[in-house]
Amino acid sequence: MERKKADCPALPPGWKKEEVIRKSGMSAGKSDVYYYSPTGKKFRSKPQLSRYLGNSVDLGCFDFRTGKMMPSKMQKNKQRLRSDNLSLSKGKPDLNTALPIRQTASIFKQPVTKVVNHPNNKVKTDLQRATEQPRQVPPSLRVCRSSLNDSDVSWDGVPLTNINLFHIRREEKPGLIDRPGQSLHPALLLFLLREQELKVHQARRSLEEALMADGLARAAESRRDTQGRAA
Amino acid sequence: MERKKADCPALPPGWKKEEVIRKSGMSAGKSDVYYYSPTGKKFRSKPQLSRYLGNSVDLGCFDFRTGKMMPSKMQKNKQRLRSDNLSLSKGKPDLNTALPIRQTASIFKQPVTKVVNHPNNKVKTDLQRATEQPRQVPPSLRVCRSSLNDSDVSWDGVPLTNINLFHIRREEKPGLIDRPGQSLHPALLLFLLREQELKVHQARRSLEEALMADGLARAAESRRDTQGRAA
DNA sequence: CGGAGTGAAGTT
DNA sequence: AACTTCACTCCG
Repeated sequence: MERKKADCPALPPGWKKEEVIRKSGMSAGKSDVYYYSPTGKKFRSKPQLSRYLGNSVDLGCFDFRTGKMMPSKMQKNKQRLRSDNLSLSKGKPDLNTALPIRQTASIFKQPVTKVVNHPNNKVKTDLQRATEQPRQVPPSLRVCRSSLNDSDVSWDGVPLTNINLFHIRREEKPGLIDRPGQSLHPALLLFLLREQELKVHQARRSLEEALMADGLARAAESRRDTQGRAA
Repeated sequence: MERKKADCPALPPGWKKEEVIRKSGMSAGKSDVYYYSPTGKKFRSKPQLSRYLGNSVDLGCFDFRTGKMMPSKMQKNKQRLRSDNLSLSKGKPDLNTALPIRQTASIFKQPVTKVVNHPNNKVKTDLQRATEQPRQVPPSLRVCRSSLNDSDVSWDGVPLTNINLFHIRREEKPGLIDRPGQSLHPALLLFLLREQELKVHQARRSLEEALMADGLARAAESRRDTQGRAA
């Protein structure tokens, strides 16, 4: 709800608090809280703040999100990070002799590039480079791309959006061949699918909010909604 | 301490299991178990996994922590008791999204009717009639209905489909008023949203299947799999 | 803004 | 009390 820096009474004079609402993505609607020291230094978390203030201020009861002291909120003493005798304490012996190795192996490079889009307009993309590589696209992996419209994603120079992933057919195991089928890169499919999921996710949260606002929470329930209950 | 992803025989091919030891905090030494679908999606609990796999796999006897089937562990149907408490007491409305459950039926009376659809045909866009109905629709609950086209859903005799739920706006708390806004029944929104979720769900599974068939599951992983281990 | 890592409420 | 599930923090 907050959008600008405000004084924070729980902290020494001169400290400001700011709350920024996230606008998109899975966490749309959630917010981030920041603090600013009198000199303008920005703090993004309680540990960071605590580190800076040192012993001069006890943040034990300080609630970072609200910016207020919460007497109820006692600090729990954390176990120190001991990676030493953990495996000994109980349970199974540690057979795993893990020697870290680096297997920088992304099988495909980065065939898909997300292009930040203005809320409502088209963006030019160049995925070509990523895709130039000789076809690694399995011929059997196909998808119907019917609704091709606005573009904020492109592949191989071709704008691709609103590709109707939902027309993917699961008929034959060996592959997805859709009539007007067109071969697409697996990574692209994943990307588009993820976008859809995001949208659904957001829609769901919007709906929740709306129902709450209208006091219709109960209306949404699929159960016996009338079980006489006296106040 | 296990730290690497391993195949999980109890699940369909391509699924991986990972166990991660907590290294700090109060719960240091405890471990978390994660599963990864063939496309790389991460699962953090049995309910989440179950929701995703739907009816295709019976997780009744599946022990999430060990990753094995435990015959002894008879399934005690504890299907969603939690949502009851939550929605009634204080939380958000229960837009219960669980897939395995067939609850397409009567959220309200029967405001929504599913109709088998032709893959592609157009429908005349007149929602008005549906909207003139005696108002149970809260004036604040609105949604932009832009892309109204093919119809495989009807409401009160009026074909409704592809209503763009995703244009729901979350700007003001009091309600969702979209410019070209048109009031819709909450139950309808819920229904449509659920359909979208289902489609995404199906699409993802199709994709997984296809990728597996092509032996490209790993190629699909977009995350930095830069960390590995020695043998 | 994402997501691994942790806290803590809810379950058994 | 211990475990499971999920929300949240914190930092890249």
